[in-house]
Parts: sequence; C-alpha cells; structure tokens
Amino acid sequence: MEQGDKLAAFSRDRSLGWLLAVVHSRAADQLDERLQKVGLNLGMWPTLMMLWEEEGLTQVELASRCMTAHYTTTRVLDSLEKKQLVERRKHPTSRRSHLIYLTDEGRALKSALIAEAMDVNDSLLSVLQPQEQQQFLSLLAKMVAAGSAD
Amino acid sequence: MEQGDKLAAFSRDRSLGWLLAVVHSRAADQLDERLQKVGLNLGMWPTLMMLWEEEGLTQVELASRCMTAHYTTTRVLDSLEKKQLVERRKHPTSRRSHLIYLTDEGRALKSALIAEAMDVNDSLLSVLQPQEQQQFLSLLAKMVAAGSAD
DNA sequence: TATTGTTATACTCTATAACTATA
DNA sequence: TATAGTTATAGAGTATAACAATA
Repeated sequence: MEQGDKLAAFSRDRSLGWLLAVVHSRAADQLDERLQKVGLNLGMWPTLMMLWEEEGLTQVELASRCMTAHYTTTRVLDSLEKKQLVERRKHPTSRRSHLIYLTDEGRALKSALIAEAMDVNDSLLSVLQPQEQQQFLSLLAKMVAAGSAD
Repeated sequence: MEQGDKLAAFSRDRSLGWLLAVVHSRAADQLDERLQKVGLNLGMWPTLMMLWEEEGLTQVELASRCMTAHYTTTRVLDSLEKKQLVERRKHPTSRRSHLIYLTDEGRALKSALIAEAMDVNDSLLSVLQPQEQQQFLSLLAKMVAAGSAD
C-alpha cells in the first residue's frame, strides 16, 4: 500500500481509538450518573464489582484485578468503608495485610446496582441485532484477553 | 428470565462497560505515550484529527465535533497556537468568531501522527482475524452512529 | 437577549514519592 | 531488603459560572 493510500484509509469515524472513546465515555457517563443517585461514583465501581465476585482479597490483589494504583485502592476503600459498604479485616497470618470484605449492606446493593449496569449495557447494545451483540462482545472480550496476556 | 438468572448473566469479563474501559484505556495510553514523545498529548488529538479533516471551523463547531467543552477548546487551541501548529484567523463577517486553521507545521505533522495512530489501532486489532476486524469496527461504528442521532 | 470566546476559581483525579509497619 | 498499605504533595484535567465583546 502506498503512503497516500494508507493516509486515506484513516478516518476519524472508522478509527478504533476514536470510536472506543465515544462509546466508552457514553457508558461511563451513564453508569456514573446512576451511581451518583445512590451516593456512589464510577471510581468505586471496579472495586464493588470485584468484591461481589470474590471477597477476602488483599488490597494488592484487589488493585491488580481492578487495574488501579495501590494508593487509589486505599482511598476508594476509605470511602466505601466510611459508607459502611466494605470492611478491612485482619489477615490471619500477616499483620501488614488486610482482607477486604463487603458488609451486609454492601452485599445487599449487588442486585440493584448490577441491574443498573446491565441496563446501561443493554441500552448501548440495543442498536445491534441480538446475534450482532454476541458477536461484538465476543470480539471485544477476545481483544481484552489477548492484551492481558502481554 | 428470573431475577437470579439475570444476576448470574452478569459477569465482569462479559460486561460491555468493563471491556470498553479496558480496551479504551490501552488505546488511550498507547497513543498518549507516542504523542508525548513529540511534545503533544492526547487532549490535543481530537482537535488535530478534526482539523486535518477540515479547516476553517469556528471554535463552537470544533468543540461540538470533538465533543469537548468550549472552555476546553479554548485552552487546547491556546496550547496548539503556542506550539505554532494552529492559528486563529478573523471570521469574515463576525468579529466575535474565529476560524481555526492549521499552520504549515501543523499540516506537516499529519502523516507521521496518523501513522502512529493507525499503528496503535492495528496493534490492538491484530489479535482478531482480518474479517473479524472489519466486523468489529462496523459494529462499533454502528453503535456510535446510533447514539449520535439521539 | 443570546452567542462566541476567555478567564477565574474550585474541585476532582492522578502521579510521585516519602513514610510506617511489617515480613 | 522487600512488601503492604498510608499519606503528603503537586500536577493535570474538568466543571461552574462569571465576564467582555459582539450579534
């Protein structure tokens, strides 16, 4: 391919990065808005989702799975603890680690908040046919999985 | 579908929002890193891409197409003007509007920087088969287009 | 009165790195 | 000496709203 052709092959409305930015910001804004309504925010979301999936992780494990910095995890947990949605429990063998657990209140939020998230996801995907939706999610998941292996 | 089934149908690694966040942040980080190397940053990217596509827009038009706030556009243009990549020219009929143009230097950056962006896009898409890549981009573009119509 | 563009200000996020206490 | 977690601090980015100039 010639250099000129290559340049012509690039357009904003066909550029992966731009398209991702647009759709992601819509998804983020919509979910954040719903979380704000119950006094939470998007920064807390990865941690909550992870804890609904598995409790008893250390902060290091939690940070790694949420792909957030360790100091961010500290502050998110501070906020969630202040709201009495999570608690730091003693690690059985290490006195410098904590194990993070949801409180009953934190656990109780799961079904309502996941319903909100699914609602946002569904509404964004609703412009695609059902089998297109599955196709899209599969390809997207494939990209995520491949990049995580790096 | 029962409430329980619905909940079970949600998992982080199959959630549109989460997957978008992961892939988008990779794309953003990679492009930003390359832009930093030439003294630019990701905040300038939408404006530059737009101007390479069409010059002579007002700031309001530019802000709307870049989906940035008007005050953000002011500051991005200040930075780009300081780097002598763009210039604000007088509007022929309105004395409160400007028309934004690239300088020769700004225009000259196009091919190298778009090559960088295409490189990032290609590397992220490279884990998909060629026809999967086209499929993915088409579905993503369809979602973007549908949402813009709202 | 509404619009274009700029600016002041405050607030949130993020990044760096220093720090304590453990291991 | 390295790791878990916290905190101080600074910088970037973002949002609100006030403002001047113009339409």
